[in-house]
Amino acid sequence: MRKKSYHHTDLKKALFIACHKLLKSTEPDKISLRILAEEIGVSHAAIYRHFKDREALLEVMATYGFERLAKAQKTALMTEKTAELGFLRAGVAYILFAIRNPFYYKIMFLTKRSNPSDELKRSRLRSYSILVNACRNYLKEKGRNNDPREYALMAWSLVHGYSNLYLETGFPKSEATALNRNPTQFAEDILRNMMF
Amino acid sequence: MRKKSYHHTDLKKALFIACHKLLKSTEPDKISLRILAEEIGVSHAAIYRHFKDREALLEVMATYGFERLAKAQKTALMTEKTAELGFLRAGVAYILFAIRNPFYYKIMFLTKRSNPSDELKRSRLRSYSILVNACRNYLKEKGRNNDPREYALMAWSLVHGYSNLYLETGFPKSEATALNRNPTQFAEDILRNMMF
DNA sequence: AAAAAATGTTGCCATTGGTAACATAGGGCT
DNA sequence: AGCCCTATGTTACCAATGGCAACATTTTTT
Repeated sequence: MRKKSYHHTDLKKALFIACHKLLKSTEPDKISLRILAEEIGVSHAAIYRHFKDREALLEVMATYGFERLAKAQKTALMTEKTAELGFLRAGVAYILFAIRNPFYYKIMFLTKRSNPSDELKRSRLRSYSILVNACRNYLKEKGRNNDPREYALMAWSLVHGYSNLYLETGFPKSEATALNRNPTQFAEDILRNMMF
Repeated sequence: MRKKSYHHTDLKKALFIACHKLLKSTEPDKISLRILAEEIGVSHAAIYRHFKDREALLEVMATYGFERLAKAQKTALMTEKTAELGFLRAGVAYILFAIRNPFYYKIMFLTKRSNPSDELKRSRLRSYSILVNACRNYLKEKGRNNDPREYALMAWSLVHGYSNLYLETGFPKSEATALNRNPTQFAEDILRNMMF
């Protein structure tokens, strides 16, 4: 291979991409800056020119994760005809995202972010407000007068808890198979049940 | 202070207690074996005579956490007269446990246990079967014919998700205060709503 | 009492995140 | 063009950590 120029053209982006790849197979707290640097072919200290510290890099990844999640939910909401179905599909999309991107999901939620950046907070809020909106529409469609924020929190808790249990304990999966059901379908039924 | 004898009488227990104390104020992955050893006044390598590795110690703590949680839930279930109320109180007890013992809770759930010991798995299952039973009673009392296991998983997801969101994002708390509600009361209402 | 097993200790290692001091490239300015 | 400044990389170091091996000291067993 030809000699690398002293300056990487866009190390920040390269780091992002490398980390993105690594997150497909690596637990968040096993992500090592040094390995990342090595993979790119750069000294480990170079990273600190682009990210204040490890946490800063992970935060960027988390923010990106929230963007992807929000997109998936929006798609689900817009695809379905009724607010009810859309709401249901969005919940399923949430769970599917967690199951299909376990390490991203963990970075987004399960790693204590002592001082989350404003951007991360914003992207979380964005995700949440999508949900609140969906709830509002759904409740309106059904002619209910529950507080959409309370309802949203309930819905979020449900899908979030299901996802976590799935990732951390494997319980939902084993229960689903014990009951001869497909885990995703199982989750959908649970969601449907919740929609009182 | 007087000179310590070469042999600690019960280092295993001492480690457990020290870790227990530390878990009141320390994030699970900040728990350091060396600091623990120092606190007890023993060399760090001594630990490995009693626990295979760091993970083994944390697992013991997690198991203990599940025992405490199970006890709290049992108490809640037995205190109330109706199955419905008991079920509700048990859910609230779950959330309260998480809020009051955040680091224990994280050790129980949020730290990937690649190879959970049989004992840990058993204590998890015990906790779960308490819940399934409560659901069965509740559904029977109400004359419903939902599958208690599916219902239990839904209930668990809900309280687990709420707890996690509370610990990791602080959202439930801020939403509750935004709506002028007490977080615990808020959670209780959410649970009540779920009980379709 | 001697041998064996259990329990602690010291010393070492690799890995990791992070910092400081130095090196080099590139962009603007004159 | 040549010069300076800044951005970006590099090497060398540090402290903390989990873990292992070799050695030391008790305690238990025979």
